[in-house]
Amino acid sequence: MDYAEVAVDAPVGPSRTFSYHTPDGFPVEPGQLVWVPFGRRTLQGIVVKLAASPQVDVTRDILQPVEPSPLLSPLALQIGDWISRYYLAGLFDSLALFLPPQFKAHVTSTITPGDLDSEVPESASSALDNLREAGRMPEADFTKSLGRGGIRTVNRLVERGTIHRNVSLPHPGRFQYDSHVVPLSGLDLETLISDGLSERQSQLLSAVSNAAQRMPLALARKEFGAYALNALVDKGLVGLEWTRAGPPSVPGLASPSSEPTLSPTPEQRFAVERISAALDGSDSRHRSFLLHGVTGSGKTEVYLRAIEHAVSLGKQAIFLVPEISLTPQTVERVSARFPGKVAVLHSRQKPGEQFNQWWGIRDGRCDVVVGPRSALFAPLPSIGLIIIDEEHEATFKQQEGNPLYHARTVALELARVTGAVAVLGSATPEVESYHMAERGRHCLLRLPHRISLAAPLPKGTLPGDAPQYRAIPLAQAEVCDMREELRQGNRSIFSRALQQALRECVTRGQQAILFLNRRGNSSFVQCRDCGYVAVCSGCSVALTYHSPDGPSGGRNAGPHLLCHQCNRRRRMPAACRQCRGGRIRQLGIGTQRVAQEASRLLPGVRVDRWDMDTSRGGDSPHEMMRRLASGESQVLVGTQMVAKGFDVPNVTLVGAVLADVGISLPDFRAGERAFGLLCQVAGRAGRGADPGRVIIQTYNPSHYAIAAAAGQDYLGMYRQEIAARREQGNPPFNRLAHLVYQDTNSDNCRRQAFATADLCRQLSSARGLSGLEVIGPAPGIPQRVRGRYRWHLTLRGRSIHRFLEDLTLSPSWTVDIDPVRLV
DNA sequence: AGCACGCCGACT
DNA sequence: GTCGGCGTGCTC
Repeated sequence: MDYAEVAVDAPVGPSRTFSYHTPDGFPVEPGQLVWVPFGRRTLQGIVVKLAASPQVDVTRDILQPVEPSPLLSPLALQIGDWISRYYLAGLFDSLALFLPPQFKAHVTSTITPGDLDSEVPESASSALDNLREAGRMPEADFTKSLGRGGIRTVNRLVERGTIHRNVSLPHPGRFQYDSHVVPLSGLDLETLISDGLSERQSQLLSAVSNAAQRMPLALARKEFGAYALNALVDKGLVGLEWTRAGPPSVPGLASPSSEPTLSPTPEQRFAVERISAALDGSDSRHRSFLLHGVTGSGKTEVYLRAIEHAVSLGKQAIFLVPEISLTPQTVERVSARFPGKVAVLHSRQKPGEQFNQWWGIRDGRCDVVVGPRSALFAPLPSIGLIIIDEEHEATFKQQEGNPLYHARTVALELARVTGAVAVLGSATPEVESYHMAERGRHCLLRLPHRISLAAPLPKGTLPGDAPQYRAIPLAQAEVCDMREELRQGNRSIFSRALQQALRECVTRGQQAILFLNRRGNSSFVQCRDCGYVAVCSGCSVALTYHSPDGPSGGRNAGPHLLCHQCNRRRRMPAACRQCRGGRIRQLGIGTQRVAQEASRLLPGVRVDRWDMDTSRGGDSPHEMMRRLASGESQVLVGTQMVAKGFDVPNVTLVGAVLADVGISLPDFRAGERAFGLLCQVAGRAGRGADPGRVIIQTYNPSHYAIAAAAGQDYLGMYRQEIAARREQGNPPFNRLAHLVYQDTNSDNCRRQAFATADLCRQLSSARGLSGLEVIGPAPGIPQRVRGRYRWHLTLRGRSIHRFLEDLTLSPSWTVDIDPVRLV
């Protein structure tokens, strides 16, 4: 086995590896991260397997390991390869998902002067003068100072010996250590102390020798000074010991549960029993479950008990949440239930902490890993259970970068390969998931009742009975036809019903949430005379009006227009750009406008606003939630973030100000998504003792998604949706691949899109794949993002993969398998 | 990514 | 006639 197949960090096709010779100096093992020469460069690679013979005649040697021990397990290698093939992504990128944080790196090099007096191109003379002065500079800086085409010049100068390149292979992802001072055994203290040690040295030595526990290095330095310490170390009287730092416990969460242990409802008990039976192998019919439970039906309790069972079998669990910051309660409950055994993966953690967590997980110190989709790649020794909470959330799909994977899809493959059990949970499962459950691919578990501790006791309950969950009704939802309001002369953004409900709500001292899926003040700005609409110059989306009273108003006072795609901002124009007229007006509504109108309607009432604009700079979600819970503020206006993140018991009124937003996007999932969002917001109402009220305002009251959301009728929506999917041939009845071409040149972009579409059609008919449809090409929405035009193309059929296997596309194309967004 | 190879327009 | 544009393909 003198050769290794290596996945190299270069943009090559799916599953492709390169053969390298294994040098004698160090052992090479599968799963190892190594440095390899590749063309003229040195790149990272992952050893996939060892082989007796190479793929080609001439091979080069692996240079050195990045980390001697293999970082990827055989399981990681297997799943990574599967991801590479399924998502048509590079093997290195797919495997790199499993690497510990901060391990991916590129070579760094510095430039030092060589024979500077040799003949050099004029263009390089000033850069060389700088180098002569500095003596040494990073290659990146040197290249930059040469201007365009600098890399070429640098290489030529290196070849001629004018300058030298000093390559260093960085060792990333440093271990974090706890360091201690320890006595070296077998020494006679008495004699040593008298033997020419300074007073401080003697004190330190006896302190170290007599301490009950090992003395932290920092403490020794602080108490006795670095000088005394070093002296003792030099004399060999004490040693320094490093141990790899353990995973830090999550601050404030490691305390034992204060939550009362409640007896589960019959539905919960049934769900737990079924999952447990699958876990311990007594029921092998199902390895995956879909837990369909309305908001507040106690899904988390089912997850927790299932995890307990997995842990009792010596296995670990992965608990995927859509986003840590939006699910603090869930994270808290898991941490409280398994104190000290939970690793919470968080993108805002410091690299060192992430790294320690990774090692803690790998060392088997964790029973549960909670995190976003990346938690799937945590190096647990024995995965028994994978939970995907809010499985319908689009955040589980990687939307940019490589590979464009869906965490749910990968989780199911991971479960299949390891024999683990997967539990998908949602109040509004994705239509595809529910369909799989109907077809028997998942076992469907239902939690149809909303439960609460705060609800009135059922009749016949004796005081002193164990606390029990009790069913409470779902909030009543009313649909309000805004066309009718207009006909009746109400031009306000609030219907009369919502106005009245808001007044009553605040008078009773209760809280209300107003939801609108659009930021800013109005959707766009238009000239009343010529119809001109202000559009972002870099993207082709309408700019959104933001008035200066927002929290970010300080620096950039004055009304302005903001691009919600690229975030570029510009002053609100006084006159129309096209006709120079002054009748330029805001149209449509956004959260900012809703907040203003609400304040006007309810004088003296504190109205908070929470969306991407306010959450960035201003108050934290915690603060907003605290204010709402304490009654300090009574109305909260927000985008979909309020639908997901907020759980405040005293909210009794929820208004969806305009449910139509987003419902008519050219995406077949728009209706389903609107339904899910409306159900979620509606679920914010009446979580406590008081019954909630939900008002849905719309210009489109007969739309199935809105009607179904009003009745919280998931099955009604599902039946409509699945019928439409079957008719149109959309998933789950076919698979999709979304192809996007991006180019700064609009003509070329368009041409390429049409040429590729033609190619696909020819290829499809030539190969007799009658079931493969080529949809498009069409301009993307928005058509231009950050100065790059976008055209897209959708492939639909049953054997997308077989078709794509022999379709070679230029690198300007991105291929998205199972896309969640089609615009 | 970066480089070599290769095939068409404006210059000595 | 050649210098150089960047399209295409390869790197073990």
